[in-house]
Amino acid sequence: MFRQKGVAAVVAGAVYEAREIEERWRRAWEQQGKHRAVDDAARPKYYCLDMFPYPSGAGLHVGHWRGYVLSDVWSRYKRLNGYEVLHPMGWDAFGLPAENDAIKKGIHPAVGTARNIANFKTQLQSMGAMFDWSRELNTSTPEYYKWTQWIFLQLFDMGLAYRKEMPINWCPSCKTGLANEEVVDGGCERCGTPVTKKNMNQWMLKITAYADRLLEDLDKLEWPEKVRKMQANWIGRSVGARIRFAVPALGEQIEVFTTRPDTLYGATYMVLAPEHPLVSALTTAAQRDAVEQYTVSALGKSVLTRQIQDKTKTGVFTGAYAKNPLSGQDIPIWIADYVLMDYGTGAIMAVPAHDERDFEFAAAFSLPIVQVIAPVDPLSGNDASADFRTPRALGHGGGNADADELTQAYTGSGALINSGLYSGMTVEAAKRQIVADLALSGMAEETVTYKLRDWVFARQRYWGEPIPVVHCDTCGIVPVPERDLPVLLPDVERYEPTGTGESPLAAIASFVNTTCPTCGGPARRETDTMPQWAGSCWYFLRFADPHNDREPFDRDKVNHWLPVDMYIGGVEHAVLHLLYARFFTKVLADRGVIGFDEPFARLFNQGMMTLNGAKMSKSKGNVVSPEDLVGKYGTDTLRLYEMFVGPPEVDAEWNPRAIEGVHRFLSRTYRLMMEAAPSAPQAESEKLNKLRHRFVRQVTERLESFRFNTVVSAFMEYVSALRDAPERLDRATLETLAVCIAPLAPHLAEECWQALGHRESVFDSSWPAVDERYLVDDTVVIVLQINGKVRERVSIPQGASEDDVARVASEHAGFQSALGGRTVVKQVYVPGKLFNVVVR
RNA sequence: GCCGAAGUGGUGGAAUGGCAUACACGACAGACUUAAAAUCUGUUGCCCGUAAGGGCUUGCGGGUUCGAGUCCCGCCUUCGGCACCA
Repeated sequence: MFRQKGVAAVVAGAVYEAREIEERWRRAWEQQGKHRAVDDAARPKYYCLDMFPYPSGAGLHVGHWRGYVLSDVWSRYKRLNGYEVLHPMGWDAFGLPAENDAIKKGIHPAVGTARNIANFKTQLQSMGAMFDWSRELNTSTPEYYKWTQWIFLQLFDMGLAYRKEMPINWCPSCKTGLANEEVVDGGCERCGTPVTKKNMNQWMLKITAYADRLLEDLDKLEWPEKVRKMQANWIGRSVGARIRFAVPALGEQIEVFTTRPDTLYGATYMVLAPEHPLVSALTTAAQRDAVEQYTVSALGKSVLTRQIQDKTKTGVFTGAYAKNPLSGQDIPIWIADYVLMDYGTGAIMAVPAHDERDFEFAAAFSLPIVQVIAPVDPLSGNDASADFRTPRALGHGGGNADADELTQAYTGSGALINSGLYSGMTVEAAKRQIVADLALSGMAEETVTYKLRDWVFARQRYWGEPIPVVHCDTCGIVPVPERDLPVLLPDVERYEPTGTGESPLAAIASFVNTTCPTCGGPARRETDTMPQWAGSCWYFLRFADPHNDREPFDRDKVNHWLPVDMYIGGVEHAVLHLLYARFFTKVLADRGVIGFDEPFARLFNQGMMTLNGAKMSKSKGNVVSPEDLVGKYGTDTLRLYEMFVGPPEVDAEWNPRAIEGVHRFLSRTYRLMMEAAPSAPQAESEKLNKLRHRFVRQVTERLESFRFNTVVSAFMEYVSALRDAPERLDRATLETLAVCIAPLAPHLAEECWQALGHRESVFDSSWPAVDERYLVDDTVVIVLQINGKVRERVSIPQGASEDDVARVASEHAGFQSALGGRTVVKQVYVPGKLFNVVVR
């Protein structure tokens, strides 16, 4: 099948031998180092990055290709537009799947990972992308993770890495702690196993210290609105107040967080999370059994049942009372698992009249409900609260509106009632005033709370970066000095997770036992490793200077290439990798290591590829592998199909037959080119110039706006038009076609470029400019409408006036008969488009 | 429950408020062929009609406009995210 065929030998009826063409050009590009990004090039830089893959054993399928094709088309387009493009690739190689796979198959994760990487690399190379392989990196190599550990030490030194004993998310199947972000629907992000809570002393990163900046700086980013919203929601900034309630009987105070201090008069009871530290002290003897029983059962529930599945309200009275700081009333203190220990202060003031959850709870336990906000119709100023009450008056209140029973919590705005001095104030004014008044006696202050929690940064697993600290009985926690990095992950026989809360490294005496860098005494190494996300938090920086062994990267190089101009990947990382990477970048910026504080200026999320409506995955058995398709049609066909399948940001169903159409198009293009190139005249024709400049404008616009599916149809239409053109195709026409198709089908484009007599690469040419002169026509076809309905089409001179057009219409027999002599009420003329007559 | 996205032919989809259904797949018909494949040409939204022609059509119902797939209001459906966050 492999026929050596020189370009010059190609004659009419040429067969498009994609495989042969593609292999030849791939070799040529590699030999010429065509894709190497030059650090000090004169051209402006452009950094186009893919979310680097985790090299799984399953290999890549056509869904993975989609994003990589997209970024490659964009990179090549940018290159043709005069940029020095950095388009690197590497491997996110630490992580659980490799380790689990290793345990199952008895192959060391380093070995399995190396094998997978080799496979991935072959696959990616077959794509013909302009990856700069000289910058390839692997997060699991000591050369790389040395600097991941170095960054950890910076965090530690800045007080952003700390150890804490607290209940964290625990996956019983993966036998490791998890970050909040890794819990999806109450299950482990990796394996879906319901997550439990486990009290552990481990490493945390203080990402909450950056909550405000992570939120505010979202505005600086050219990211999909959806992802910015997801991050904003995840950070969950909430402005409110801390208010302290006295418990006079015990001389204690309970602090709550609320966003509704205006409803304080309506706080008729309090609720503490079952884990709240004051629970035991508050509980009276009579209630102790019930409280303890409830606490045990609440803590025994999985996250899934407690927070997601079962929202019926349960709780127990502690027997204690607190004093409402405004009304002075004694209000009962309950515990209930609808209050979460790790948000706010773990305690709330319950205002059943104006909070849905409190309302439900009060209804379930017959607690008093006092309405303190009356809805006000913003237009009339009238009390509209009747809408929120039952129409019937209830026994105890008679006709008195204030005593009518609420059927649901009223959470809207309005004016205060039943609130002493504050009655009559608006919600907004009362929020400020009440906090300000309580602040005078130190009972409250304004505050901000976040949903975002600090990042649980330790994993009790083997295959990750060892956390570079030692524990010394004398000196406490001591960071490993920079000169001793990397702390090597020991090569061991057994790496099964222990499940005890300790990593397998704890069992390796030679690793654990060390000396304290400070006092020289005996010490123990930290045995937890970093989570999988650690390496990906800064790899985009390392690509700027990937082989530096003296520092994580050269400062000038990183400041030259970064921020990433275009970052392409799946939306599944919206609040994981993308949030973590932003956090690391800000920390390093604060540390003075880099000169920018956002890593990714622009983000694009490609849609996933589905087969039979489901996301492709090997476990579901619905993957389409690129190898067969590349073998049958060639890489350029598959690349083009990945573009043509639909809008790039939308999920697309794989259609095995539609790829034929794309291949037919490339074959036609190839034949057209090979037949026309040898004898293409220099002289240009007006008609072909018009076609050409219109085409370039269209393709450029569509590329710029990321409408790649319509870019492909523009090519199809253009090539059809060229095939139908009676005149011989001139050089400019053919060269433009070759250059424009180069980002999409680079191999075919090189082949055509050569056939046109060029010795240098098509990528050393430049994207064609549009000459506006060719975009205007002497005559234009406009439609004649009656009441907005198209009746006739007429050709008129460019720039004709409304009167001209009206005359043409009045002389048009067909149009006049359609008009049928009806009275013309109005006429509308849109130059170059239409003439609409409104009749009665 | 809250937030967001999307509903257009048999299918994937196209369309700065201005000719709805580009481009492609599929289907049908034809050319070439002994035949098939490949290639090429034509037809192809729905309904009525032999035809000429006419009517209808962008999830549903209203509205704004000379004109709405596109803008506004109210629904329905599907998908994604968050979810007892005080």
